[in-house]
Amino acid sequence: MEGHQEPNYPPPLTPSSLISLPFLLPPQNPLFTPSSASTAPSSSSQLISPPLLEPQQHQVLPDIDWVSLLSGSPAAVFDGQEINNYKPLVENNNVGASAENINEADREGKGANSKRKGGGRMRKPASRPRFAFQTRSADDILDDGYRWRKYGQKAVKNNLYPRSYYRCTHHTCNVKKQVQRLSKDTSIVVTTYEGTHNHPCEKLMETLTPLLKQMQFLSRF
DNA sequence: CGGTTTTGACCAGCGC
DNA sequence: GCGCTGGTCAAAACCG
Repeated sequence: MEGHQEPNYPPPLTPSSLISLPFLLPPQNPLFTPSSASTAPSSSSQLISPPLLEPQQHQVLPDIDWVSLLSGSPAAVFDGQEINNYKPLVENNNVGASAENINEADREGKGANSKRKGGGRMRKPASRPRFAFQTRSADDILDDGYRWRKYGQKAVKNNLYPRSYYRCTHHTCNVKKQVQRLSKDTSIVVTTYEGTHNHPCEKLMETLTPLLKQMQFLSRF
């Protein structure tokens, strides 16, 4: 039903806001720090495949802010390396097709256009913003600043590693993501985001709040 | 004790 | 119609 539309929360990170806050660019940007920081003393994540960077895609990815950041920031670096040679995994917001792109082995013998709507007890909405990207990382979970709760794990065909399913823990937020390590190249983790956050990025707000307070204080003089 | 993870079961879509 | 597969649920276990 198209009656409801997910409110685009005042973006926690927008290209413009980040460009105006260069200190938040990677690797300082908390959105890009490897997750499970407790176990990862040295940052080992390397973004190797952000999603499409074309203007049209921005329209259907209203809240994938750090991606927008990358597209909008010529100075974007990660782990001290420039990010280039972007190779999007998913170029649409078609729910069914993108999952197929992740597990290319899955395409074998099934037909490239095989679309699998989400099984389970709840039908998915018609179409939600969805995209995937690859990171080269020892950590399965890339800390994007939001809090996620794992709700499932599934072995997928022709892949040594299981696919993990996460949901944003914010009460009103229905964003999900899937994380899967490639069996072909075990150093690569494929993350698929689905949906739009309707709340600010907690981690970013944590970072920004004291800074903003300080700026407010200083602006009084 | 509250939040998160694990894991087996369940369900729906698709191909044959 | 049946079997396979992926996505989700939910109870139990786990953890800080």
